[in-house]
Amino acid sequence: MLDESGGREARERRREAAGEGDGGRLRVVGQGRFFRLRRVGGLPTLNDSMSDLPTDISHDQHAVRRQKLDEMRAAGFDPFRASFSPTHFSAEALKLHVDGQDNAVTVSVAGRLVVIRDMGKSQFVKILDQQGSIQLYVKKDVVGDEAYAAFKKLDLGDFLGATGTLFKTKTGEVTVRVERYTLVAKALRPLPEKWHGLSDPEQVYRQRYLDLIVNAESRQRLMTRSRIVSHIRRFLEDRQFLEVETPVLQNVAGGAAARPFQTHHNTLGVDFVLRISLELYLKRMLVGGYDRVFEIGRNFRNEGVSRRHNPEFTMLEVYQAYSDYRGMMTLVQDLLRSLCQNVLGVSEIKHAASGEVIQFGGAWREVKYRDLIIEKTGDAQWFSRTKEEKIAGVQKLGLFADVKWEDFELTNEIFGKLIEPTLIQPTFVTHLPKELCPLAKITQDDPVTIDVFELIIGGMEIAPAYSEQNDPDVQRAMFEAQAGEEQQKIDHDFLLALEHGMPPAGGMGIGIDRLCILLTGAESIRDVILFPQLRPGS
RNA sequence: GGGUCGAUAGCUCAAUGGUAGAGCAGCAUCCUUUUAAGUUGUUGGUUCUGGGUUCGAAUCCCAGUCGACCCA
Repeated sequence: MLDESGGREARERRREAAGEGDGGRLRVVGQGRFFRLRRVGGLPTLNDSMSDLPTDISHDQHAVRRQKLDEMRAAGFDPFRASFSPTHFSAEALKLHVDGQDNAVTVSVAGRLVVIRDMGKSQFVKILDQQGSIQLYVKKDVVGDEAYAAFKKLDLGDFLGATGTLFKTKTGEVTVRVERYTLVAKALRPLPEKWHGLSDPEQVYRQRYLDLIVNAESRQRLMTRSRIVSHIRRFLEDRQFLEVETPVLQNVAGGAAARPFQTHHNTLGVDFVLRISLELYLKRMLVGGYDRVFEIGRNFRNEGVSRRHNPEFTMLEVYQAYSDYRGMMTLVQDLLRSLCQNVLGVSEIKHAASGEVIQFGGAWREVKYRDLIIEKTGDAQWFSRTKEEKIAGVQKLGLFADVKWEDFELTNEIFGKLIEPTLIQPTFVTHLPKELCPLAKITQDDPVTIDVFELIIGGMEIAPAYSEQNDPDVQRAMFEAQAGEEQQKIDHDFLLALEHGMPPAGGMGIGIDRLCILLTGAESIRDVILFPQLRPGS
């Protein structure tokens, strides 16, 4: 502390010696809500006590802003108690201007101050709102001396409301000629750099609000996500699907194979797990007579974090009675085309990683899992090979093969590592081995496969869909076979529901985060999740 | 969990064992149509943390924290 003060003192002395002394305190001058600051007083002598030393805070933006706030309050104006009613968002306001008719329309707009271009007795500034930014022109002789002086004290990041008429500047930008304005919130911390924005990934994720303020690309991408989710709801509601909400806290985490998060209910004195899928409760809705249901909700899987995985992620699951996996094909094609057209305004998108153009029009490729495997291994007899031969085959393709793996896992390693990443164009992979999912109907003329598809686009699983298993006895047998020694993980309540009768149905899950990666060209799941999971920071 | 890379001013980045700098932001100054506005001057550092090597460490070594990428 003493060293710091000493350093400050020494600096003041140096400045004084250089004839630049200006250590006077800031004092509020003037009355009313607008005020100005004027430097008064001179440098202290070295004999002044420490507590009387003026503290040079000019380098400390937080302190400077706090001081401005204190002075405003001392002058009788508290920005945090002020309010303002905008009449338009920025983009709406800009549309109101008619070429050649300057100052014909009056608007009130509000937002965060993000650009200041001060020209002495007038300034151009920009404020940012949900729709983007709009330029304000503030002239001393229009707003008056006091208000103008106060305007000069504003900082980047402050929120203000302004009222004025629209005109076009000589460089062609529609701008509000401000007649009056109000500061409605003070920003005590500075914004990141205006040109490069915020690029430290850690800060982008931890302080997403800063990223959204200064990085237009992030703002746009995450807004697109919001529109995608909104459009999905509208699309499904138009087809008479009902949105429902099912439990996140569950006794048994079913519907997928994944490690759940565990939690505890204090007053009930029982442990719960967080859901890993929506499936089993939505099917209970089919039993209950809701023929078309969907849920867009958060799932939680206690697994690794990567470019493609976040511990909590958003799934759409949709179930339609009297449909099947083929019905889901039509539904998902219509949905993705609708999203492209209505949200993105395009009919094709560029795959970020490969640069390939993904075509959503026309008939999508449909191919059997078995055929893809045979093609990749070059072995028509692959599925009748022994486990040892499969291990050798997997290794021959340059992959790791664990001797503990089952046959279908060895085969699926080839699919996951060597086939899936190459499927860039929308591809329905059908007739998956029945071991891969216990919740689908067995194919009638091929009892080793199931009536499902896996939709792959851009090398990513986007949507699995099934003809849902509704035979309670077959379902129980498949659960038991899958659970192996962990029979306690079987959801018996769900099986009880099935025994009451569930209509035949098609069901589908779409990973919303991955869909957003695909549709926005993001590189990582973290770029389409507002607050991705990170270790606690310091 | 393993490997590689990274962390320097509020932000974006320099400084390859020898006095830690720049741009933006801030502070002060001039400027009433600017577009990363411009002008003149200027403040600001726990170089992620803790050890070690060295006459001397942002820089080399060890450990840790956090992050990115790749792998499992």
